[in-house]
Amino acid sequence: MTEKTYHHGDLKNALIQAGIEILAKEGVAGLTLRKVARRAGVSHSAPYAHFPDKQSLIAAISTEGFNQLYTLLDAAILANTADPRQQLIAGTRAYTQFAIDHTDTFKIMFSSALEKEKEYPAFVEISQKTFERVVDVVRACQSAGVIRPGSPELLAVTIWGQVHGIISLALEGQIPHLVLGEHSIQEIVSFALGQMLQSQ
Amino acid sequence: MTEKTYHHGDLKNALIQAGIEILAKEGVAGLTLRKVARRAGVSHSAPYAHFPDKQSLIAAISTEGFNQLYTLLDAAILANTADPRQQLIAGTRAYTQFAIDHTDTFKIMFSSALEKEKEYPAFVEISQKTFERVVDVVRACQSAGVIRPGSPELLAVTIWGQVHGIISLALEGQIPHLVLGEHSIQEIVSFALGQMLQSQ
DNA sequence: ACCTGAACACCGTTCAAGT
DNA sequence: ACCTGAACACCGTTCAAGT
Repeated sequence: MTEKTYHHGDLKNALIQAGIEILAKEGVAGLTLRKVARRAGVSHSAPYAHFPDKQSLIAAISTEGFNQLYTLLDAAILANTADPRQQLIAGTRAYTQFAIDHTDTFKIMFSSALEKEKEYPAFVEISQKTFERVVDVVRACQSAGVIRPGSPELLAVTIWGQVHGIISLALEGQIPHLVLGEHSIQEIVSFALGQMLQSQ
Repeated sequence: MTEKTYHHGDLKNALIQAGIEILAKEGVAGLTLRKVARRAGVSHSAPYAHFPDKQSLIAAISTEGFNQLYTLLDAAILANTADPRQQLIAGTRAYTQFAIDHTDTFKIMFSSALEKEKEYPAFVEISQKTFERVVDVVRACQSAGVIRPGSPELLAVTIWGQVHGIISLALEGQIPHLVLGEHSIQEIVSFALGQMLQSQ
């Protein structure tokens, strides 16, 4: 069967993977179209056969990152179907761990590096799907009396925002040593989440 | 008296101002050392007499942004000395409004654009000073029974993180239309803050 | 001390050309 | 359809030179 045309059967995905690897090793500032092409073993103009511009590659990398995040989140939620409160706690832990393990992918997913995310349907879709998953858990928590009544979407934004904000501040080195010296990021996030849940 | 040597008496500050203006007009992606120099009316290598590299200019711009933010925050707090709860609400509103009014300055202050913030003492100082101001208000709220007892630093991280996270998600277009269609950012932040305060 | 202009390595993007 | 290589405009940074 057709082994490979030039270098890959699927250069598009090879480029996305190369991008994620560069992100992990050299950070956001090191992510260059030409480097990505080099790492994938093609000329610097080859990527343009698959992505109209650098923004599009970043969108594809972010989308892949969101897919991984969704998978982890979903697994954490499914592992705790008996207890909505535990679903929220485990989901939050998974989200936080993803940010710690894939710092620069996380940063690029939520950084202004991607300027017009609305132009990338796959990105919008998985990001909405992820949010919906959070809303589901919030609803379950409300039914169980763990979260107060009210718009589950608004409450989800509130909870997601808090978790996301603490992680962001931590990744940017904005959390004072006084606090980070005594608590891990996971502990701080967990403490914050605890505050939002009904105490009984 | 010495009017000006070449172009300015103070090219350093002129460059910082030019940077902030470019940020406001062209966004983070448009911020280029060469553009900053052009706007300040000097050659593209002139900035190197005042900043060792682009990172340093970004640090200076971020520091200036933090100074402005601190001023607004401080004013909001001082305008409500009688009521700690109102201090927190007004401070949060000022923080949020700064992010809305100076989106790209805000982004660069907290984005990974500044990679080694610890290397810039002025930046670290004003950022710590800002955090301390929040801690002060949290303490006052605790004394007034508006915030539960516990480490004021940890609680400050929690509150700041939530406000910061909601703003960040909003600026990145990550808050679903379903929610943003019904509430302004100020309303969402205000709702979230209300959740964190004791209801009496 | 402060600024200029040429130079270098690197980048994103385009395009004619090859298979 | 997929890829290459030359070309262009732009960038960050360096450095010898000017005042």
